[in-house]
Amino acid sequence: MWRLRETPRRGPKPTLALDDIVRAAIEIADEDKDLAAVSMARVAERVGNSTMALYRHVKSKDELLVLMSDAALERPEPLPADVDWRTGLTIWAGAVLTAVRKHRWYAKLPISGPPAGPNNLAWFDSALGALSGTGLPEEAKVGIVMGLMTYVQGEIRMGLDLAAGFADNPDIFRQYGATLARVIDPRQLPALARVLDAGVFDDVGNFEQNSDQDFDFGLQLYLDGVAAFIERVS
Amino acid sequence: MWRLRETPRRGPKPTLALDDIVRAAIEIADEDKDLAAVSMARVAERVGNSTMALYRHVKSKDELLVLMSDAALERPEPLPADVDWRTGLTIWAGAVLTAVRKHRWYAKLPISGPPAGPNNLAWFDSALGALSGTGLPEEAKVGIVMGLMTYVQGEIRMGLDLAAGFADNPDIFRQYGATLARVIDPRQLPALARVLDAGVFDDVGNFEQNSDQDFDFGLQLYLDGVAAFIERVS
DNA sequence: TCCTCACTGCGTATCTCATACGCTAAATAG
DNA sequence: CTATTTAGCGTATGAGATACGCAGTGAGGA
Repeated sequence: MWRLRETPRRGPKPTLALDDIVRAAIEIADEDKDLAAVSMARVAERVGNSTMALYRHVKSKDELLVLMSDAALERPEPLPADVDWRTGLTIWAGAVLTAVRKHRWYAKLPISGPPAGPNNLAWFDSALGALSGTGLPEEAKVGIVMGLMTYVQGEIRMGLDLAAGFADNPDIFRQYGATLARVIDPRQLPALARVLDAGVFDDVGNFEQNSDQDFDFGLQLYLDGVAAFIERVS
Repeated sequence: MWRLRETPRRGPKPTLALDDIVRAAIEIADEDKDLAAVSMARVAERVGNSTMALYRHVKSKDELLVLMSDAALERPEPLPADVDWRTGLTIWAGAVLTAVRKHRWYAKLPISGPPAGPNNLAWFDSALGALSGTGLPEEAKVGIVMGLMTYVQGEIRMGLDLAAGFADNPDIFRQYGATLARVIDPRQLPALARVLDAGVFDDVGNFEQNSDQDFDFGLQLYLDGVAAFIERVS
């Protein structure tokens, strides 16, 4: 991942590069829109080598998945320099979603550890940079950005997968409200029954749009909190 | 999931109940602390039936996983009736984490769709109930709770998995800051370099505690935003 | 110049899994 | 009493990850 491998002196030149493997794996997942389509055999076929040759570059399939998770995020666009922190973070959050939405399988990746790949760290840096004008202590910046990442990560996991589900079978979502109404006992779940009565789930037709609106609503609430925090501290 | 099956008249009595299957699967995952340990064969063995017998009760392993994801969340404790919305939601979020932490594999589950199982809905209702005294329109309550769920979901995905990784190999985390410092170019990632300089990542020793603090910090920011919103609307 | 050995690619084999198919036996409706 | 529905299961298949060891390569050292 960090290309730390000291150049080996002896032996045949590798005909295969790690980057090619990872790229091939990503292409397969993209084409099939399915992480399960990525098998070692298929990746090997795509790069034109045997299955076992891959294991000279990757310890296991899990390691390949980790590499994919970093490589799938391209480098972030630099944020415009002249915007305030709030605009910056809003743009940032949108950019993350845009980047991840190019790879629907992203949400299905098992999580590995703290943000560690070069691309992940670049995004981390980008978000921190948006806060550089605030004069907050570094620790507070990290806390704010971690919270934001947590929220975005949740959206990736829930929203992205829901969108995939919706694309597969929109009817289930259209009937969501009606189905719930049939199943729910208003005495046991009164608050939810009230929501259903108010018809909040009746219009789930334009799903993507709704999802984006919900995301933005929550995001702005969070940023309101951040604004109040900055006010309080300074 | 909803026990909608109309009682069948003919045929031998089932010796096996869906609940037992799901419970067995959860126990296996708990004992091995590993979702991958759940194989159809192993579940079958545990309930004392053959592998294929399970398929009379679940259509596929994926369906079993969905059932596990609902069953693993027990019913929420009812929130104390006399607390304000903010305390209620704080308790709620902590309770979700506590419930999920009993099953570390939870974060690894593939996501299936909108909250649909009975237990999931009960949690949904519980959070909505915390907002019932605010007089907000139902739609706003849903938006607020969805945002909160998104944040909590993100914490489950990131925090829970990190905690598992930390338990496996604390040293990697202890060296996190030092490792980053070695790998990062301050000219390319200046904001991150500044954070490292400030030593924010130097003391990751007490990981669980840190993680909880970060979660709470972000949560309170979000709730500050909600408070401002309620103020603005009423 | 030639030998050595670290290193790459790969063929084969093994082991684990999910699951399709079809048979048998149970129990109830008519 | 018989037809029909349904539960459990044995067998088989096919996919997939990966351990193991062989064979060829080519730079460093003699």
